[in-house]
Parts: sequence; structure tokens; C-alpha cells
Amino acid sequence: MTLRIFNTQSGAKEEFQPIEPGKVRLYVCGITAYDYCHIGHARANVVFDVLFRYLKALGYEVTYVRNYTDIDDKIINRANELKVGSRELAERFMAAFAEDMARLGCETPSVEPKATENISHIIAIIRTLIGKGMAYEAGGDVYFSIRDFPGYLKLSKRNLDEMLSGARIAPGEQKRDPMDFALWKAAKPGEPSWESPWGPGRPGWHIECSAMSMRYLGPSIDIHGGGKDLVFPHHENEIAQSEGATGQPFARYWVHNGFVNINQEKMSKSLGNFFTVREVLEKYDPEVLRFFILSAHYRSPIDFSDKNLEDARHGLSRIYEALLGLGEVLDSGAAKPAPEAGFSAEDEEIWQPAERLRENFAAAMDDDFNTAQALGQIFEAVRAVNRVLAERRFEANGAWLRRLAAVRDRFRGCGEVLGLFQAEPASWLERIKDAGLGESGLSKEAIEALIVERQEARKAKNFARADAIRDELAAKGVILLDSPQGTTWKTK
RNA sequence: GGCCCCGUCGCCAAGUGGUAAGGCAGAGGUCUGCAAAACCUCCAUCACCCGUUCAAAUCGGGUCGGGGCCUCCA
Repeated sequence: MTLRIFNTQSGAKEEFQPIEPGKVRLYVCGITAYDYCHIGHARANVVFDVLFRYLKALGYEVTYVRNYTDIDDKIINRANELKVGSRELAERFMAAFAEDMARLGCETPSVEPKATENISHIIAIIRTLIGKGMAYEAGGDVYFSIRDFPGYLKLSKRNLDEMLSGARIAPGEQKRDPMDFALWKAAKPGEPSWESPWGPGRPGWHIECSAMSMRYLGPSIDIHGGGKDLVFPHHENEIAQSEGATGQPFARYWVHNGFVNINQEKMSKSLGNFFTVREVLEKYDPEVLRFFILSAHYRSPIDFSDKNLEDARHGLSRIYEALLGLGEVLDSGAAKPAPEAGFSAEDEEIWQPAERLRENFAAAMDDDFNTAQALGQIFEAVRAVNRVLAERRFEANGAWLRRLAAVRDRFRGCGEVLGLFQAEPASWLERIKDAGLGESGLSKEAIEALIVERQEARKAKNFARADAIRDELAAKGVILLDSPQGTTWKTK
């Protein structure tokens, strides 16, 4: 089995071959720290977090670099609006981002460099480009001359002449060609700036990623990732700058995730359908959001809606319920010791999805990180487990207990790659239950009291009253579950 | 206008040459005082048309519909 990755550059899935055997150099474009991150950021970072985790699970030693853009026009503008320093503003939103990502279960990348801490590396690349005649200084700005880089537009596969018809030179810019882009921007009075051979200024947006990628990963890396929207111009320009400077291929595989839509519409600030991660997490469990993101292939668009998130919550709960059931049998000692026996043909058939979970999961992930299919495999194993538990097969054949224990390990292993269902099932389900209660206006105590009352009514065979209580709670979204051990409840 | 993507069951979503995974919802059954959960069973021929092929949701052409990028954007 080999990992295949869809490469934007070739437009096809390719077998993954790292530059250096056993090691992977991964660079993902991070955020510009001028606002709270939104669910589009959540998706991108969850997707690459899973890519990172899966590569590690395959045994690669992965160096994952994700940058922070902490100096940029948007930061300066926002800082001016809020009357705070641009550095202070960037610090605030970088911290918020780290917090949001942690809540979403994303691992911390190996290195998280900041643009402002790499100014000297940025300047060095610009000097090299000027020396090679691929960049020029004009009035304190430095521009990259795209006409002098033959491979320009090879990633986005656009036509230069057609793009030129729409390109304009903004007032104040002194570009030779409208498609040229800034490597260095001269500082206007009052703007944050760094000294450079071209006078005080700040780096252009694209150059920092080239600089940080090269600094931490070398001139050529294995995987460069980001959102689809970065293909042009950002990644195109990174290629031009980097390969222009080093003469070596910049990145081997270009990986881009699809967008998040809101109720079928493109998410955008102008439409007002913009959700920050923190807003969403007020309403939904972070793991539910993560599960939702991973329920689609990373290159497909996903549609964020209440209905879809609720479906995701139900689906994830199903997995946790199965893990809970597994724990009850395996951990509580409730299972009576039963003599071990062989497995029948029917047993084998039922159990196959659970037995082969690891292979099936790996096959899905190997196919361009197909997490949707991987989750499908997990659900099939869940059904197998539930069946064995429901039919109490382990009570007739003690050998089932070993199988159940083994599959629990497999669930954990797959879950680790996805960053899902690592929580203790009972407490996770409890948390979801409590959160669901928020909307009903009921307290746990009130529910418990009604359960007691209903229990008494049932004992007295007053089923009319018992059912009335259940219906009353059901109307508020609370479902009662009777079992030999007593009555529990959950939210719809 | 240029480039690119998509259209699979009520909803979400895999599958990209060999006769359609999975989740949610729904129907019937087992269980239950009744329910719920769980389990069992059932529930699509893949927008449309024309081709290629022994064989297509899967390839080619066309039609219709939706979306993205081309300016900052995950």
C-alpha cells in the first residue's frame, strides 16, 4: 500500500515519494493575524493536522512548519482602527488562533515561525533575486519581475496575456509590468518598518513564506499546503521567488483544501455569513466540528449548517456510544467469564469490518487522505461491535472478549490519526448531554426528579402518568432510556 | 471573457472502467408495560443526450444546472 496525494501542480494523484527517505518536509501557510480565525481556517488546519498525523503514523519523521503573518497591510489597518500597535494586535490574534486550534484538537506544528522574526532571511532572498536580475528596486519598493521567471503560472495554469488584460498598476506603485508583485514595500510615515538595503520598509506578503520554508526546511520541500484560494497568486508567487532564487524545485506536492460554504453560500464578510471558530464552539462541541470537517474529502466544498452539524453530532455520538458499550463489557468485569471457543463462519462474517478496520482505514487514508471513506470504515466496524454486544455473543464464547479488546485498540489507533474519539466515552457523552440541556430550559435535577416520579408511577402500574412524564420531557428534547440498571436520559 | 471544479438515495457523503461504502432521516421486525437505544430487514442505477467499450456513475463530445479563482482571503 502506498500513499497517493493529489498534486495541484499536475492535477492528478501521485504516489508519494519524499525527497529524503523516511522524512517529510511540510509547509502550510498559516494565518494573517488581524482577526479571530473563522471556520475556513478551522477546516484548513484540521485537514493539514490530519495529514501531519497520518504521515507520522506511516512512520515518517515529519517537520511541519506553519507560519504566522504578523506584519501586513491588513494588520496595520486594523491596528489603526483599534488604536493599538500592530505588534500588539498580531500577538493577540496569534494567541487566539493557537487557543482555537488547540480546542479543535490540532497538534502544534514542529515550528511556527513569524514573518517579523525572519526579516534578515527575507532580505537575503530579495538581494539574491535582484542580483539575478529577477527583481528590481523602484522608489524604495522591490518588485519581482515575473517576465524573468519562465515558469510563472505553472501552478495555477493561467495564461499570462489574458491575466494582463485585467491587471492594473495601483497608484503609487512603480511596477514595470502590471503582474509584477512586491517583495518589499517602502514604509509610509508612521508605519512599522525594518531597515533594508532599499530603505526602511516591510516584506511583501509572499516572500515571507519562501523565506521561512527555506530557512526551516531547505530549498526543496515535499509538501506545501494551504487553501485553494492561495493557489493564485500566493503560491504561484512563492514558486517564482523561491525557484528564481535557488534554481531548485520549491515544493514537490502542492496540496490545497476546499472551501467552507454557509447554508450553500460562499462564506464571506460582505454576505454577513461569517463564523469565527469561537462563535461556532459556543454552540457545538469542538470534536463535532472536527468530525464534520473530516466527514467530507478535504478537496470537496463543505456546507456548514445547523442541520449538517447536528447530523455530525449524531454520527459521532454513535461512535462514542459503541466505545462506551465496549468499555462496559471490557472494563467493568461485568462480563461473566465464558469458556473460549472457535468462531463460526457467521461470526467471521459479522466481524470482518472490525477485524480489517486497520487495513481498510489505511487504504482510505492512502488514497489522498480520504477521511470520509475512512470514517465509513469506522462506522462499519461500529456496527459489527454493536451487534456482538447487543447479542451478548461474548457470553457464549469468551474468545470474543479478546476480539473486542483488539478492536477497541484499532478504534483508538484510527481515532488518533483523525484526532477524534480520544475522550473517555462516558464523559464525552455526558458533556454533549449537558450542552444539549442548555436549550431545553431544564435542569439535571428537574429531570432526575421526574425520572424518580415516573419510576414510582411505573411501579404502581400507573403507565398513563409515566408516559405523560416521558412525553413531557421528550417535548423539551430529553429522551428517557429504560434499562435493567435503571433509567438514564439523553438529549435529542 | 479566461482558467478550474462540481451535479450520486429526502439530507450529508464515498466510489472515477466491471453491475452503487457510510452517516442522518424514514419503513417493518426483535426487545420494551409503552418507548428509547441497540440489533435485523428494507430504502438510489448515479442531471440529461450522444458516443467509446464485452462492460461506464466512472472515459470522450454536447446540453442544462451549480460553484470557485482571475483583487485580500483557509
